[in-house]
Amino acid sequence: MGGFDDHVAMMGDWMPPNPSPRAFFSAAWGDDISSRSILESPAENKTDDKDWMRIGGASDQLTKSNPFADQKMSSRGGLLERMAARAGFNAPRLNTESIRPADLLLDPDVRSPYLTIPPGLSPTSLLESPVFLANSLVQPSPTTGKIPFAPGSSSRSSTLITESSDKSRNFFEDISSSSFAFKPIAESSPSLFFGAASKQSFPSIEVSVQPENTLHCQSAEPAKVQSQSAEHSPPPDDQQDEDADQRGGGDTMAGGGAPSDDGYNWRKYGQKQVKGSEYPRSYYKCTHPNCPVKKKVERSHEGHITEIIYKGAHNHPKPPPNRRSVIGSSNLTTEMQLDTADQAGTQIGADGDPMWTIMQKETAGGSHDWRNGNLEVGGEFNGPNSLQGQIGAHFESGDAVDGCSTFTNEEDEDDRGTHGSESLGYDGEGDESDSKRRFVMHLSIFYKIKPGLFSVLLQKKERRD
DNA sequence: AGCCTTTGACCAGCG
DNA sequence: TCGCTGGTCAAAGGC
Repeated sequence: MGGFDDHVAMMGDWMPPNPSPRAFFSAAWGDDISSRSILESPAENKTDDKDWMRIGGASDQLTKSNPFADQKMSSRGGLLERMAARAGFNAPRLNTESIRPADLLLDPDVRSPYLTIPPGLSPTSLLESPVFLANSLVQPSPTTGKIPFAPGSSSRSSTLITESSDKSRNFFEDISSSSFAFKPIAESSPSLFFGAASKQSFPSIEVSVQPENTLHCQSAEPAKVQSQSAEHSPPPDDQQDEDADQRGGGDTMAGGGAPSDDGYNWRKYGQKQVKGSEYPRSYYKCTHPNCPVKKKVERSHEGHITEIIYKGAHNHPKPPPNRRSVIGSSNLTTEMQLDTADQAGTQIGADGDPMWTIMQKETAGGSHDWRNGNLEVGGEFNGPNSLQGQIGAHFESGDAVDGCSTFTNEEDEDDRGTHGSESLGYDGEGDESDSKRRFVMHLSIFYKIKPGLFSVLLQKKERRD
């Protein structure tokens, strides 16, 4: 239960910054929306962390570029973490903040419940979701595990620059006319990885996108959450994550850094308050002998992980799962992170060039700073390695489309890894109508928009095309 | 006993 | 050269 409630609460926090559906649609339909794509934002990526790859949103970046960042910053943590912790993936946050037009802010209507977009949910993700995308897209992704990163993959630069893929489109205009108030968004913070990934062969960047909804769902389905749900009562979400984190149980692994997080064992070797970051940063090393992988984790005071950055690649297989099973939900997280780490590191590891991968970042307040959010639209699918593909994969696993249940079940996927090769429901191209229906459903679910409305919009769109 | 966390100190890079 | 900052080391303590 708490999950849902939290979710709501969270929503409230970051509501303002809701991701723009427009972007979402744009991506989906590829309309030509003149407006700049959400992704457009220049590379802010301060991710210049040379060797490190960031996966999570970095609050800083967003923050800096985004006027609304402040708000979020104040409230970061929470949801994303939970998600990450439970699901094992991070939900990239939409940059909508930057995107969100003044209108939205001003216009109360915009906040209509129907328009709310779940935090952490990236429309792109949805789009990328296996359900919508051909499996082919997802499959090749390293994330999916089908394609190992090429060791040599260049990417040394950890910086992910976001390039918008120019997918902006106008679908929303239509929508706007209909009933939505979505408007073009001005800027979008660059998506760290996605852009970069797409442009560069960013091997390890892996972002798992998961809609909060999923989380909610999990809450809804205690059975799957198992121990976690059982464990906590209070703020189930937080608590559990935190607990887990603390001892490494949580997938939040970041924090706990313990073993189960991503499947690897980590030892914390330092913690420091980083300037510019409101939360302390913890440094972890993979405990496996000779394994160069490190990770930096920022977590809120509550223990929520706001960001995880992996560096290097594991040169060894995952240790046998221990708590993971117990932890249950964390599996996903684990997987994801794992994959992330692996992949990210993998490349690195090969040449010894460390790369940091930003795994996730979340705003405690509920505002999720997924700089990644940009991901949402990342643009086109760039290939197997593309983040999107990865995302899709993750999303897949976490895909809430059909219901939360999907997500929870993910536990089983542990072994399969983050991969998302299996498509949740996408039947293939042939089933266009079907896919559309699903799409609508997705939208309605994630965006909480009435399905009927989406259908109408969709039809309208089609006619136009 | 082993492993991990905590935490202050140290070191290196940068302006 | 100095100060700042991020990253790492290593001793102490806990589980």
